[in-house]
Amino acid sequence: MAKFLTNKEESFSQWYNDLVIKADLAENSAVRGCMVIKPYGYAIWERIQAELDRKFKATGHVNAYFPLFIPKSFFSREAAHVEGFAKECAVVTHYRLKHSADGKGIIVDPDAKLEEELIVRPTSETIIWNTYKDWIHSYRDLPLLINQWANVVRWEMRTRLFLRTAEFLWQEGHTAHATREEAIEETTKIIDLYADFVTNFMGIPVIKGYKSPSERFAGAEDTFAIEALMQDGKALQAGTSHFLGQNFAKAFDVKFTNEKGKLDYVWATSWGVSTRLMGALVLAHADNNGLVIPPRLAPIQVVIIPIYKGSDQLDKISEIAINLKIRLEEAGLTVKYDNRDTQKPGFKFADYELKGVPVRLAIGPRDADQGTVEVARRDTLTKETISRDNVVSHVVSLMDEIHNNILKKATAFREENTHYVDNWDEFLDVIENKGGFVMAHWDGTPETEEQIKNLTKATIRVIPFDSPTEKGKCIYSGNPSDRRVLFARAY
RNA sequence: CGGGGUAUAGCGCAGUCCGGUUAGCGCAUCUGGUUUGGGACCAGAGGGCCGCAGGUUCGAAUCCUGCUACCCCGACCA
Repeated sequence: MAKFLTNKEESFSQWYNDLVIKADLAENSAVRGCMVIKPYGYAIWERIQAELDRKFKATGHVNAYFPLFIPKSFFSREAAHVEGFAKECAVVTHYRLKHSADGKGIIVDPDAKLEEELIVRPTSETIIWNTYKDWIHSYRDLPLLINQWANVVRWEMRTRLFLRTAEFLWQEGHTAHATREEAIEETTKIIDLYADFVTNFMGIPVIKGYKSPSERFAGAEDTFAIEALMQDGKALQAGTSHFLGQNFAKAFDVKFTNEKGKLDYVWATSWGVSTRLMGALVLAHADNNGLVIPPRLAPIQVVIIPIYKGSDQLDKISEIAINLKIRLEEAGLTVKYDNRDTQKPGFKFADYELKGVPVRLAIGPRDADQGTVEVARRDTLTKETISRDNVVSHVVSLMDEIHNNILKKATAFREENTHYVDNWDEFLDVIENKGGFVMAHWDGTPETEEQIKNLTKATIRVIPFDSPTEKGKCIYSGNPSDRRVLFARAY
C-alpha cells in the first residue's frame, strides 16, 4: 500500500500536519497564521457547535452577538486583563485606503486615522461588560446567561492548524450573577458540561481541576479547566471556565440593587471552547490510516460503497444501497452513498478511512446475490459480512459500541501514561523520556512552578478537583504539600 | 524579536556551485481505451513573468545588490 501519511511513530508533528491537510479539515491560508477551514472540517465543527449549543440552551443560556472591535480604552480598564492580552492584539488604526502617489498601488490614507484605535477582540469580556452596565440594574435582571459564537484574534508568534491560529472560532459564555456562590456554581456547571461533552461526544477523557494562579485567565479569580492527554504524551487544554469575581463589574461599574435594596457589584463568569477541539480530535484518536471520528461527532456516520462491473451490476446494487440508506436514515443515522464511477472501491475505502467515517458498508455482486453486506469498523479496522436484514439494527448498536471502544482506548492510554512521582530525578525521567501526565506534590508557590517550567517545560495543567488529600513533599523544593497536582508538557 | 534556512507548474522537488539549445521530474489535472471485492493500467495532452525590483553580460532560474514572503529552532500562547 502506498504511503499517504507520515507515520506518527516517525514524526508525530508531521503526521498531525499531514493528516489535517489530507483529511481535508483545513489548510493554511494566504494570511499568515490564519487557516481556511474546509467543508469537511467545518462539518465536524458544526457538529461540535450543534451539540454544545443544545447543551447551553438546555441549561438556560441564550445566544447573542457582540462587536468584533473593542475600543482601546475599554481594554485598559481591567489591569490584569490588559496585561494578559496586550502582547497579542491586532489593532485597527485607520478606516480608509487610497491610491498611492505613483499610481501603482493602494496605501493607507494617513488622513483617515481613527481618533481611538480599535482592538480586534482576543476575547470579549470588556465589550460585553461595558454593555451589561446598561442591562443590569436590579436583582430581577439576574442571572444573565449569555453565550456568543464568534471568531477572535490573538497574534501568536507560531501557529499550527487548529491548535494555535491567529484567528480562531469559539464560543464564549459571559454570565452575570447576584452572588458569589451562584457565579461559582455556574463556573462549575460549565466545566462539568464541557467535560461531559468532550468525554461522551468526542470520546476523549479529561481531568477537571483548578488552574494554578499563574496559569489563570487574565482577570479571573479562579480558572477551572479540563485537560486531555494526547497520543504523544502531551497535554491539551480542552476547555476553560472562569470565575471572574467582581473584577469586571468593578472595572465597568456594573452594579445592581439587591433584594434588600442595597447596591452591589455583579458577580461574573466566562467560559469557552474553540476550534482547538478539532486538534484534540486528531491528536487523541487518529492513527496512521487517518482520522478516527467518534460516531456521535461524525458528520457522516455510515458510508455505503458499491462494488460492481458494468452499469447493469451498478443499477442492481444501487437499488439495494439506496433502500438500505433510507432504512438507516430512518433509524437516525447520517449516511452517504458513494456511487461515483470515477474512483475505484479501494480508493474509496482508503479515502473514508482517512476521513474517519465510523462505519463503512460495501455491497458487491456477491452480497447482492446472497443478501449480505460487508460491515467495516474504522476504530478496529475489522470487517464482517452480515445479513442485509440485520444490518440496520447492527449498525445502530455499533454506534455506541464504537464510541465506547474509542473512549475506552483513550482512557486506557491515559491511565498507562499517568505517573505518580515522588522525587525530582523520577520527575525528570518521566517528563524527558516517557511523557504523559505526572501526578506529583507541589509546595504551592509560583516560584517553584516557574522553576519547574524553566527546567523541564512541564507546567501544572490542573490541580484536579478529585485529587485526594495526601501528605507529601514538593518534588522540587521538598517543602510540605497536602495534595498532588497534575504536571505535563502541553500544547 | 534573536539564530538558521527556503522561494522554479496546483503540490513535492531537480537544475543554481561552474551563465549558453525549447527549464526538467514525480504526484495531481484533462482526453481516449481497458478496468472496478483494498489507494488501477496503457497511450496521449495541457499547465511556468524560475518570489519581487534593480544591476552585470552578446546572453541570467543560474552572478551581484536591495526588498518581500514563508519555514525551522528559541522567547510568547486557547
